[in-house]
Amino acid sequence: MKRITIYDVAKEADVSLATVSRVINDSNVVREDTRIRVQEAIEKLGYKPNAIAQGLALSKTTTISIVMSEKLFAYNAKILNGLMDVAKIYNYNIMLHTTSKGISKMQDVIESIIKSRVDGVILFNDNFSEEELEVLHLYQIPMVVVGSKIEDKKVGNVGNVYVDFEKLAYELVNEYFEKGITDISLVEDKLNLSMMSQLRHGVERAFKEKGMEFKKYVSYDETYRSSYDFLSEYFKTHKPSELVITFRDSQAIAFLNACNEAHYQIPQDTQVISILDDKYLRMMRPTISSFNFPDYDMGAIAMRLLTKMLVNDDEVKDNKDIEIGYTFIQRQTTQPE
Amino acid sequence: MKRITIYDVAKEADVSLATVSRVINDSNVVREDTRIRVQEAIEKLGYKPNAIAQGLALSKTTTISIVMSEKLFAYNAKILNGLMDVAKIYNYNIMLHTTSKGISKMQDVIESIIKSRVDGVILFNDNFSEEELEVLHLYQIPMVVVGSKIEDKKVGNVGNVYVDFEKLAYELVNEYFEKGITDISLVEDKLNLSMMSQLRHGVERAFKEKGMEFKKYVSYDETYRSSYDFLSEYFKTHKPSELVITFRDSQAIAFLNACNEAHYQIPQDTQVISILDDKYLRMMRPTISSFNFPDYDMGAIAMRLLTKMLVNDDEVKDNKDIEIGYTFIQRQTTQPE
DNA sequence: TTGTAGGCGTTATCAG
DNA sequence: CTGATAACGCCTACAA
Repeated sequence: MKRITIYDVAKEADVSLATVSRVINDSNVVREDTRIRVQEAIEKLGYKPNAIAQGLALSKTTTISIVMSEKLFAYNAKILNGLMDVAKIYNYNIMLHTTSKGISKMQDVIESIIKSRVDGVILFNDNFSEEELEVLHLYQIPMVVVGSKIEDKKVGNVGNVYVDFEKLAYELVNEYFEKGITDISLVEDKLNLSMMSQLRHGVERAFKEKGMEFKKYVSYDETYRSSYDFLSEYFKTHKPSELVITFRDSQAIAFLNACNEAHYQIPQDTQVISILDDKYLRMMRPTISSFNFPDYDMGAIAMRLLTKMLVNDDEVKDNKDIEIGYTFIQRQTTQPE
Repeated sequence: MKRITIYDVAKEADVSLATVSRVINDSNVVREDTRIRVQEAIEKLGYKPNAIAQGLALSKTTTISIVMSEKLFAYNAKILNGLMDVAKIYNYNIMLHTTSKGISKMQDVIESIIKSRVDGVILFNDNFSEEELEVLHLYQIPMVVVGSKIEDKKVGNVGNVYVDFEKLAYELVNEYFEKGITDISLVEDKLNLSMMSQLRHGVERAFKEKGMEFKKYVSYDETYRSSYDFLSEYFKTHKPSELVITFRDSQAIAFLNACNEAHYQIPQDTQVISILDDKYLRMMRPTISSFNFPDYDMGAIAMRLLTKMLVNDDEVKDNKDIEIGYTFIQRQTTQPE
């Protein structure tokens, strides 16, 4: 089947291609009967406008790039759902780019984004540097960063939809200070060092204000298996902290299992909080306390912001930083009020 | 910054645009010194070829569409990783399309795929009908279906990289028959009904061959919470089957927790297997038996197959069906040999 | 080895 | 309301 074009339709309907173009684009200056004639020709031939040609003619691709690190795919599924749904509503196509250590560096991704002439970019705040943002900005590509706060915002004109992890950690630690608990550990998650660093800063700030120094930033290998092994060994000679804060479910679970085997009682001997929520936390025994973020909404809001920037940047000029709230979910690994 | 084009580069390097095009595309018929001159002009101006224009000129977009249902995002992360990595190697861009009940129907997705003039499509076998495949085929878009077997392959020229779930279920059930266990339940997973139906057929075939009828196809609401509630209630009046097969981790975990609360011993009173593996199965106590599939490889193989089809379809003409193996992983919820 | 010109499929601007 | 025609940015014979 020969690729059929606007010319074929024009010939079939016995009009010029300009008229066909008009009915495709819902231009209302076309007479009803010729519109129908054209529609029928389109139907008959199975014509579908070539988005590439449209893109070239309009200098607008109606596609948006999403960039995220490959490892975080499973975790960011809901944010992605939010992004996709809103993109769909506004009729944008999505180009997906992943970064991973070995295969694709951020630089290559940026290269292909620029070449693709996408209308805008959504970046997950986990894998790029300010310099890379600047390149995108140089090519005037509207972008919004989703997830956490952009630390050191040099580049203008970039949206940011984020959870303030620094504040979250700060407030959380202070609450425990009030309960008289100061032996607190924060477990590193290597998958998202930018969020980790913000959490760490929050904890440090809280300690500092009380005239103490925060020393228990714990870092070990990223897999569940090795976390578990490490902790099992560790507990032979050490006691767990009074409060252990992890970023992800798997780390909290590793801690739980290791405690169980070492016969530490939760939440009596030690309390655990996973910052990020996940359905598995509810399935564990004991169920694990965490924070609830509106992931899906975060994605939806980010995409909506971007679409607004694309349509009329001035309108959102001063509203490009949107903070997302969160709530603590008390489950069985922490002492209730 | 004005969008700079191939003309700008040509002028800067004092050559014709044809020459610039040649150095961009590594045509080897260009003299070394002019190549260098052009390269420098490209550098200096920060020129990036417009992929849209290239696509139009070549009738080739070097992008591939991936279609999957929104709900399965988190679960298919590894397959997606495999797909993305290989796509990257062959320099294909990825367009991501998701289907979800409310917002985007498969039909719309197909529409936008055709308009985008992508070079090929990867479909997860979970959300389309044969008719929809036919539309794609009508527009001559090469495609490969990944995940499970295409049941009733009417359309030609489509690749299929799959796990044979029918066989898996059949063999699994037969093994338990040999151990004298015939009280077997299969728990439905609504997220992927096509795979469920294949599993079911396998179980039914095994039963039928022994002159029995399979009656315990269990179906309840899809969330963990409701599974758990259902089972807790159920166990007040019923005993669990000797063997319970679930598709996903969360269903197995729900069963585990409900058994625990009803004081049924695993694997003495009842054994559990989750077909799909997931790291959480290892974190549970007891750890849950499952099957191991090379997810990442499946994605990688599927994408490689598609790229081959794009380059030279004849070469792979008779090798478009690729079955992926699996192995059983014995953990604590089943009796060892 | 390099340049010229036609074509890829649409949209938009002008006339009519 | 409709029809030519010039972009849009690049590739590729064909010529030089």
